[in-house]
Amino acid sequence: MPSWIALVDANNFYVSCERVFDPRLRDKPVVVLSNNDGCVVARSNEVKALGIPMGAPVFKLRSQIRDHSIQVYSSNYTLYSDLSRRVMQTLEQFTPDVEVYSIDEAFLGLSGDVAAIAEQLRQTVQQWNGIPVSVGVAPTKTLAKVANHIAKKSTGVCVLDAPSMVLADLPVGEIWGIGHRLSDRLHLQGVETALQLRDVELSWIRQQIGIVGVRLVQELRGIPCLPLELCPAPRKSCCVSRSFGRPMMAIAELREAVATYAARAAAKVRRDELKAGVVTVFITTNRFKPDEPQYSNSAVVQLPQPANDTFTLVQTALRAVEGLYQPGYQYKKAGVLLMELSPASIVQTDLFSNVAQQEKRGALMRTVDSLNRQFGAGTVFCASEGIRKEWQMRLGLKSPGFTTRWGELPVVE
DNA sequence: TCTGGGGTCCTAGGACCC
DNA sequence: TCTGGGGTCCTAGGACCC
Repeated sequence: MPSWIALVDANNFYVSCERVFDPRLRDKPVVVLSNNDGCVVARSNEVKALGIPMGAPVFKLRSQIRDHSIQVYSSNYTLYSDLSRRVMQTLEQFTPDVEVYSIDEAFLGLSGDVAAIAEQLRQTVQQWNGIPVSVGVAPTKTLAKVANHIAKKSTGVCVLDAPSMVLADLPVGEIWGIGHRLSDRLHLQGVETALQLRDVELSWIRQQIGIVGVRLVQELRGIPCLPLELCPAPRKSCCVSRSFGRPMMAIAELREAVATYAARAAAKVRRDELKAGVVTVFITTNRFKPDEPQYSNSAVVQLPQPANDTFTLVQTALRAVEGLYQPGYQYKKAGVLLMELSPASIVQTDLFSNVAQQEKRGALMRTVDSLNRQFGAGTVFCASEGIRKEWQMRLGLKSPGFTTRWGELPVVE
């Protein structure tokens, strides 16, 4: 009967992943950049010590990168996802009650000698996967987050059973679920610490920030309101969007990008055994350049029947982008959203549907997916996605696909 | 500060119905 | 011209998370 919740959170996860396959990076300052090499999304402790904040735009850091020999990497999500999966499998050795919360975090239900178990978890993940993690244990998820915060700053493990002193030292804005807007509002009302928030009247918080606030306060009091989600609800939407490596003016390039994103989204929903009922496409200019003419627009298309095959979704998205396109603008970003997702197993037909053709197409998609899984993404694709993709985002500093591409396996000499 | 992509949940307000 | 109450559904926008 688990009565404790542990939050296992990897330390500097993306940086730690890079270090697994390049031990020379240990003890050196390392950052990993966002898509398009725009800003910093992961920092090693050495970089944090230099005072470089999360989200810092990389072009502003040129001199610091040079002066401190910071090692800079583009995001290698294929690598990070693969290592994440392995870490989660390790956690499942300890308990079946694992909620994978994000790529680098999981909530676990625990009971018994939780301090000992937490320490064992930490050591095992380090040993089996080479990833350092911190473990925070408490009666609720919100308090487990707080405990993890402390664990990260100390020995890597923290069990929090009487948290008053800790909460008194915690600024309200650092609580999980309080962003900068709510933080500002609470400050205006004189609530500055987590302890003060814990001890407010429920009716007051209900009126201030609604039901979400009530749950949060209860969680701080040790009363669980956010249960472990052991069977995650199927997702409701799927979005693939990217900024381009450079602005684009021509419809031809925009078509390639949108086709690429639609194909990628289609593969994602097929992997999750879902189909989409609605396709939304959006395009936009660079809103950070207010001097340039701005245009952004989106189109929503209801499909006659839910679909997940690349051809249907790419064709739909292409028709949509042709309707949206206005010449004369410098486009910077586009995206494809698949919505009204439903289980692929439910087959809906109407008078005009060609069941035999749908089945053939399903078989073709399974083959395409299996080839792309085996030989790497992009092995088989639609011609409309383009071949050279000169508009593609910059990822100039990406490490190899150490664990997912045969040609990029690490070589021990 | 202007920097990425991908999600979720909640609320308010409008349209519409009886 | 003003006057009631109650309900549902949908959408847009706000807020948060990693």
